[in-house]
Amino acid sequence: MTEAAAAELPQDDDIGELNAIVGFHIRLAHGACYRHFTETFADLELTQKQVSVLWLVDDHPGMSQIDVGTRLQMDRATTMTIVNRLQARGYMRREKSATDGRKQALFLTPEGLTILGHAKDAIREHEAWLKSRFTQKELDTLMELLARIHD
Amino acid sequence: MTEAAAAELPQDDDIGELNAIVGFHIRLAHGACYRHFTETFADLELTQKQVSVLWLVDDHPGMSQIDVGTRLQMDRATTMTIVNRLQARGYMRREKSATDGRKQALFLTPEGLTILGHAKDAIREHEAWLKSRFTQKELDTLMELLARIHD
DNA sequence: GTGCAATTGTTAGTAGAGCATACAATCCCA
DNA sequence: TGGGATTGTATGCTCTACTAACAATTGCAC
Repeated sequence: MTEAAAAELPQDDDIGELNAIVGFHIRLAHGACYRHFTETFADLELTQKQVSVLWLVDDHPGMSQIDVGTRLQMDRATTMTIVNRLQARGYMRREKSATDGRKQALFLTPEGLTILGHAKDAIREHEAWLKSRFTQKELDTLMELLARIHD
Repeated sequence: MTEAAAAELPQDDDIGELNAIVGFHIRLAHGACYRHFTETFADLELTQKQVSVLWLVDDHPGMSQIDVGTRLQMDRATTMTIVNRLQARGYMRREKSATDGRKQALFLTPEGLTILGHAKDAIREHEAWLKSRFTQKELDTLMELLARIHD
């Protein structure tokens, strides 16, 4: 079969050598996850990052922006824009840290707590979609392997 | 320890319940990959998507944009912007398909072939960084599990 | 064969995420 | 006490992704 003929008879999943690239599979998996997440959260109008920040600040009231960024692997500027957005929507407030004047202590507002509750429901749904294709043992393996990449 | 005290004594990797969320680990792993990729490709000024498209079109000369998008899981509009960029930089050309007037056949220019060669070198470096933390068996497992998410 | 629906490419607009840079306030340590 | 480091902030840029609308083309139903 000539190359031209091959181009005329495509198989949707034929990505050739790219299939052997680990990073490529990580990117595709992330994309699939991202799309499903966005659908699941369409009503709440929250992104993955926004939920992560709400969740983390709820777990650690009063934490600083730099802390949030470090734990979620974002730089200061990116963290800023996310906190700004959450604050503008009334889900979060900043308060000058009592112990370190450079820091802003972050807290959820009551509205933030409410939306986080809804978000956790949606997360459960999203995670169920993701987990449905794995056994618990496979999930443990997957998370352990992924952790080696981002740690 | 009070919550306030906890906030004052943060452990960088303490992300609480978030740690149990599969999607969260996928996102962090993707982010780590993305950052290393960007560093590795700083000289070439190519993104993951751009390299994927170059690679795919080199494998399948004359393929259509919709095909590229389908295989890389991008919509038409996103594919457009990436092809536009690659074409503007002289790495790719469009040609009206002989068999379907709606389609554009995509081809690499000689410059595109050259840069793809450099890109593949950089990919090898990037993949080596990624693979260094796994055995071959673990890599096979990881790719198989990731494929279940994006297929 | 003709007409209508689907496909493909294109354009324009919006939004989020990420990064670099610069600056001010604050903190910490020598 | 002074200088370097840390933290937050502001600005601007790029890339990715999505929607909606439109035109050209194709292919199927009739």
